Amino acid sequence: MPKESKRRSPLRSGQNRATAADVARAAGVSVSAVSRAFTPGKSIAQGTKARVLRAADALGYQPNPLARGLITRRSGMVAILMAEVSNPFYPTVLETFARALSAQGKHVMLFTPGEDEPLEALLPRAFGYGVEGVVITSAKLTSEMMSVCANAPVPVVLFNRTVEGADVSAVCCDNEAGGRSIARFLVQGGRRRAAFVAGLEGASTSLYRERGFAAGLAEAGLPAPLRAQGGFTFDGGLRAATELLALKTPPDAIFAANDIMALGVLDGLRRAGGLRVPEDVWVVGFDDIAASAWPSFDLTTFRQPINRMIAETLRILDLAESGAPSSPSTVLLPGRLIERGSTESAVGAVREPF
Amino acid sequence: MPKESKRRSPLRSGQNRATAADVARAAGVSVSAVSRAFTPGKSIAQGTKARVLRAADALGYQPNPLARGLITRRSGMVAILMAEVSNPFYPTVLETFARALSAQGKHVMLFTPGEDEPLEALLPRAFGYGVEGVVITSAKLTSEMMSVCANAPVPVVLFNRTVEGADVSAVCCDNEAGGRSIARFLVQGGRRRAAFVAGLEGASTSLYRERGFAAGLAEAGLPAPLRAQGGFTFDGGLRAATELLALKTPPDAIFAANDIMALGVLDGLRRAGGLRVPEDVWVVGFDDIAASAWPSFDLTTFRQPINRMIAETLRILDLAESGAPSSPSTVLLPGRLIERGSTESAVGAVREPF
DNA sequence: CTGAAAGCGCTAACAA
DNA sequence: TTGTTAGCGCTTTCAG
Repeated sequence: MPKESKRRSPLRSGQNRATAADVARAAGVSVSAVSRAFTPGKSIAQGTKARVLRAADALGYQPNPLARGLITRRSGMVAILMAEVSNPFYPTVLETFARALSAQGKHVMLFTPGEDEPLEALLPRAFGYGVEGVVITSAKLTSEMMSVCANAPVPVVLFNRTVEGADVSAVCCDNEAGGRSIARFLVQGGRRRAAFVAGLEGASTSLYRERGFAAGLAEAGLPAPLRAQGGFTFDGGLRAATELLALKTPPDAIFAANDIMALGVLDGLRRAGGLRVPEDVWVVGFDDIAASAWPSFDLTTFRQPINRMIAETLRILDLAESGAPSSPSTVLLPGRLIERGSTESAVGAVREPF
Repeated sequence: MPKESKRRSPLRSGQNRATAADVARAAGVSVSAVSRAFTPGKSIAQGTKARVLRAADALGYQPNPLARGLITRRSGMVAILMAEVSNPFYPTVLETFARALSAQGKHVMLFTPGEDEPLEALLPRAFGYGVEGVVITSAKLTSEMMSVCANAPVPVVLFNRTVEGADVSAVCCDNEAGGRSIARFLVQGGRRRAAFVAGLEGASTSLYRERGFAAGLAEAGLPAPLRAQGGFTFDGGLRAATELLALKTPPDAIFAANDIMALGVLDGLRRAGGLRVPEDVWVVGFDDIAASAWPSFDLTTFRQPINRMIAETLRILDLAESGAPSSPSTVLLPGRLIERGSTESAVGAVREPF
């Protein structure tokens, strides 16, 4: 008679999950066989596998990811570092990531930096959890951060930002091209005096969008845009609009580095009165968040290809998994201008009245 | 001479983290001493602890949460099940949770149900990760779900929703009281013909807000509110407004079960023209999301006490940690009406013009 | 293809 | 207060 296990009974559903040993016993095989049955690509006979899987199913067994992760150093989680939750663009990104990863049986571990907590302190924590990859969407990127990323034990991807010369992969909308195409659009619409509302200084997104925008204007022989500071927030956009209106000669077009600021600009203009949108001033944003399509705003904007960006990010994360650690790559994806009522079509087409 | 460790060198920073054994060796103590030094409330001499901590610091040692979790069944993570990311209320909640937990050295594991993935399938997965608690913010709650929750191995808290008779803790704004106080506010303002825009049928939030609202109207001798369906989305609110306007006698006040729908209602009214806000129709929402304060909307709404709600949730989660598994409790927190331009003050006070 | 045994890094009895 | 001894549940050599 086998010696009685002094463990709890194996089927107190919920309370105590079945273990590999339980399944092995039930299927009449060894625990290694159970392990193999649950690891794709391991050599195991069809019959054995089937038997194990059936027993596992009966017991409601699922491999414990913690125990597995302890050995394989892959816990089935991907870390996402996200700070700017107030910008609606990011929750959407987060959700899309979560769903996509869920489909691969993986999970999102969310890291939000505290008030004055240095971002780079979060990474080691994430590594400690055996995350299989890290996605960083935070705007503030220090050089310490980059060096931590550079020799991380798992792939790290900067999402929606780039860092020149850093040894880290990045996936980004082509911000410079976006800025340039917005400039062209404005020029084509006869705008002569453009303004740019910047986000946070030092954020690559704001920087490149501005660079492309200025370049596009210059190509058309126009001067550099007027400039205001918006800090990537609605209120910042509101204030920026006020500032720009206070100018002796206000702009006839305003491009804000992201949508949330552009909405603030619209509200600022509206509140101030005087200038009408789009008759007197055009307003353009960047991102295409949900609120931009709301009738009250009807904001022309440059849509980021979120889905493709996320797909690319996952590809980079997976890649390292299935091969040698490839060298860091930067992927630039094209976005596209979405024309709405905050600008007039260059051909003077009739728009749906509001 | 001690036998040579055949492990990798203990200080290949980043690549191979130091283990408790490394620290023990460096500090000249046993691994258990190291463990004790890192577990609050364990009996260990001051001097030993200090020595361990110093050695740990020098090696950059942090206990591996996976290994620890394997034994203690507490991996330092809290699962959050969240579906409605399109409602800006939830990202805010998520961020606040993440920060609060981070301050306790814990982390958020995010679970977002896929398209037609049953929510109850996510819970066992979360348990498998040794999460120390589960917060559920999803609107759709099946009874299977509730039974899984009821005998979960860790505390489960329903956030911003309740389920009658279920054996699960819940933290919620007092929705019924909120609905009632909105009704009173409208009545006091001379509104006679109110409408309610419902969210998803079956969602407790919508249900209780409506119940309180109807009760409040009844107390004032007014009939039950007109009713439209908004599905908790902006577009739903937009459509609801259109429907209500098409009535022979349109309402003179509209209460939408959440802000995002209320904003849709405002835009719907604006687009349709005819009725002015607040002169002809008052509009009130529920939540107080950021966009409600934007000048374009300036929505009167009922503010949920997010911070207190989260604090309460954490308290319930912690409670179970430090004691016997207490019986499930439901916490109802009071919210408060935020008056803005989409309604007129009952006393006819002058408002900031828009 | 399969099982036995070793051990991932840590905590939890148990003695000392 | 300490160290020793078992394991948590799993994957992984290594023989067979």
